[in-house]
Amino acid sequence: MTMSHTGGRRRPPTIHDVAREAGVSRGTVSRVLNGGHYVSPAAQEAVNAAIRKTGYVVNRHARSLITGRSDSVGFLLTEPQERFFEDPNFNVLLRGCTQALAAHDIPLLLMLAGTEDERRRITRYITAGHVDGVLLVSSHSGDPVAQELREAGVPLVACGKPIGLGSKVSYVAADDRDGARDMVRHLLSLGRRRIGVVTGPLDTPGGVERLAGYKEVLAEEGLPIDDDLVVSGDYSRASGEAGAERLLTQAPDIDAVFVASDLMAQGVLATLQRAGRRVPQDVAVGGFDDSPAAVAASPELTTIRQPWDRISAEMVRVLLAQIGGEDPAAVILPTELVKREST
Amino acid sequence: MTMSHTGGRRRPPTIHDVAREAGVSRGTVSRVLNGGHYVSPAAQEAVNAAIRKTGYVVNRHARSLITGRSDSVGFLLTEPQERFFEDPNFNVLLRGCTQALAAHDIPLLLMLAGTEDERRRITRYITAGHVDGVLLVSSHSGDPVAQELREAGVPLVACGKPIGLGSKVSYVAADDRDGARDMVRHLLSLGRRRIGVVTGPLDTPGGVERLAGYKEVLAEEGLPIDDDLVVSGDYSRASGEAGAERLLTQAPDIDAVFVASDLMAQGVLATLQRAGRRVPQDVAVGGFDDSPAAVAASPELTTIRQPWDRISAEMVRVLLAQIGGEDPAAVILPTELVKREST
DNA sequence: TTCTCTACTGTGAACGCTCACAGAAGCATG
DNA sequence: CATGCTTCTGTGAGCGTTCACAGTAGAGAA
Repeated sequence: MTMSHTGGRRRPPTIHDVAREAGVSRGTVSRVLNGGHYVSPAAQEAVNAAIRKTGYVVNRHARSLITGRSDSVGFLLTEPQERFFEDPNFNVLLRGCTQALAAHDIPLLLMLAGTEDERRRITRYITAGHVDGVLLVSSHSGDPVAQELREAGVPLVACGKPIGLGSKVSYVAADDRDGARDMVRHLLSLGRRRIGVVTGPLDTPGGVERLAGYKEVLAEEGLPIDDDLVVSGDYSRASGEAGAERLLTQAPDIDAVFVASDLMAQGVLATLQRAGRRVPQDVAVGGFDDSPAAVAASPELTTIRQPWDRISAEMVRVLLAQIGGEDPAAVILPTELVKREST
Repeated sequence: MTMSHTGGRRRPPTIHDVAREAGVSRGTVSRVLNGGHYVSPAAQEAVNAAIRKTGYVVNRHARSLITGRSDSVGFLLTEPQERFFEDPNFNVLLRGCTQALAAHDIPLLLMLAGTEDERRRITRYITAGHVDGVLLVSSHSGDPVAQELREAGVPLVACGKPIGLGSKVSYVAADDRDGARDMVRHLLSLGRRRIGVVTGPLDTPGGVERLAGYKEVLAEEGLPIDDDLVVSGDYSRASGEAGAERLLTQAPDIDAVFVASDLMAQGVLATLQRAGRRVPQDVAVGGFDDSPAAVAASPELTTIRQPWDRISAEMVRVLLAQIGGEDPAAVILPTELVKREST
């Protein structure tokens, strides 16, 4: 392994150097670099050898300049970041996307658009073509950035179904409703009949769908849907605590709670324990997400696993397809019940 | 606000378009773009107006091609990612760096080098000049990537003092030793005398320094340093549980534990509670990091705050300085004791 | 033979920018 | 009037790549 550029920063080899070394022209080297069609086996081999010998790496700037592509994608957060960064799911998603993209040799640019100023700057950056597409993580409706990007024709894939955008935007989401149904059925199967629910924010599809699943199952079982059993939260731990308190006063006889996120469920557990209710003996608690928070809780949470690894993989797949010219697509992935100590 | 490129994807305006619109030459526009030296006020104004009117955004690829800079930096994780992604500190650091860079209009590329393969690919990518510098997050010693990057002359700033690399590499770190000293002194001030410690991994500077602080204070107070009081962990929650179990068998009379990370402290709390010890009445527990895990724990953790916002800001500052040609530098930032329920 | 088709190769001409340089204009100095 | 200096401006070249096009050579068909 002889490296020609030992120490210091030498001018890196260009496609010319490779061509000279291999005894072919730039064109041929370029063809090898881009799939190797219309290249003779001999030339192919010579070029590859020359690349190894010179330590050549393509200059992406030069390539991007002429192709118009940037061969990079943005990972865009348009909300106050605390929300996401304290959410363990977010981590998993970010990692999954980075890895899925790495497999295609595409770097991920992390973009935070918390303030109005940042939003403007980033919108400019993106619409200027500095990324080929955007993975959008934003749950709330009426996101102006998403709207603008869509109108500018930037390939876009959202995580979770975006509300308020036309149907022409791709998204990948877990089957929230079905997951909620599984959890509520699970609680029923344990003999629980007074099942409270702490919903997510109801201006997000996840919040709405999980509540809908809860109501559906109760209705199917012929159980009444008591308004006192329904309180809403915002996915944060604090709102879980507050929600549980409201539940305990409105419906002190509850024997189970379905909580629309693990983080909120942590809060629910804390409140229940403070109130002297044992989990799961007195009150069973079911979470949602199967985030690291689920095993960090005590007792460990029974929860609904969102297939984050598949979600990120699909987001990348759909985005790349769209960059490649395909039409937008929606992908819904199944969830899974994970039983632990809290039920 | 009239946008010339409404809908669809039109060819974006170039520096030529701006020059024509402003009635000047490319050179003048370029000068305005790069600080505006040697440009008359009249030309300055005309160019700015033309930029606004055309909606011009500089093509970074073209610029990078000639300048050799990429105007982007990498955020590199060289360890098995689970470790970091489950660590709430990591989030804060990543966000801080992204924002600090955004202020300079520099995008952050997230790079995960978990496997050997990825390591190779990413090293190539970086040494090919696709980023101007690297923010390195890797605690363990003997990291081959860091070594290679250093040798290739890539500007580099580590988070936490890297072991094993020459002293010529920049880093930014919290004052681990001093933080540990604060915590142990705090526990002593509460009247505790049998203070156990769960250390971090001892091949990391943080692990070593925090233990050193613990020992120093005990020595200063004339207290014996009992080997039974010292167990080591790896910063994970599970290792906190295991560590607490060992402590309870080796030294059942402990009345306090200093735990080198909040995540481990969560595990310690769980084990103590299972063993019937009340926190803080029977055993006081002090964590380290002041991560979100600290308030997620019950009781909420007394801990040592690492100034992550300042750490990220300093990392970016030092990296940019180094990219600008300055010499490497080390920055140590003070920590702060945060009192909560567990002591 | 001659023509066509396929597989392969080399060569300018971009892509949009910055940089070095040349030059102009204004003003003071010799 | 020449000379120098400073401030400002325009121009050509070139960064490293891909793309379109023009070839070449060999095989098969007419």
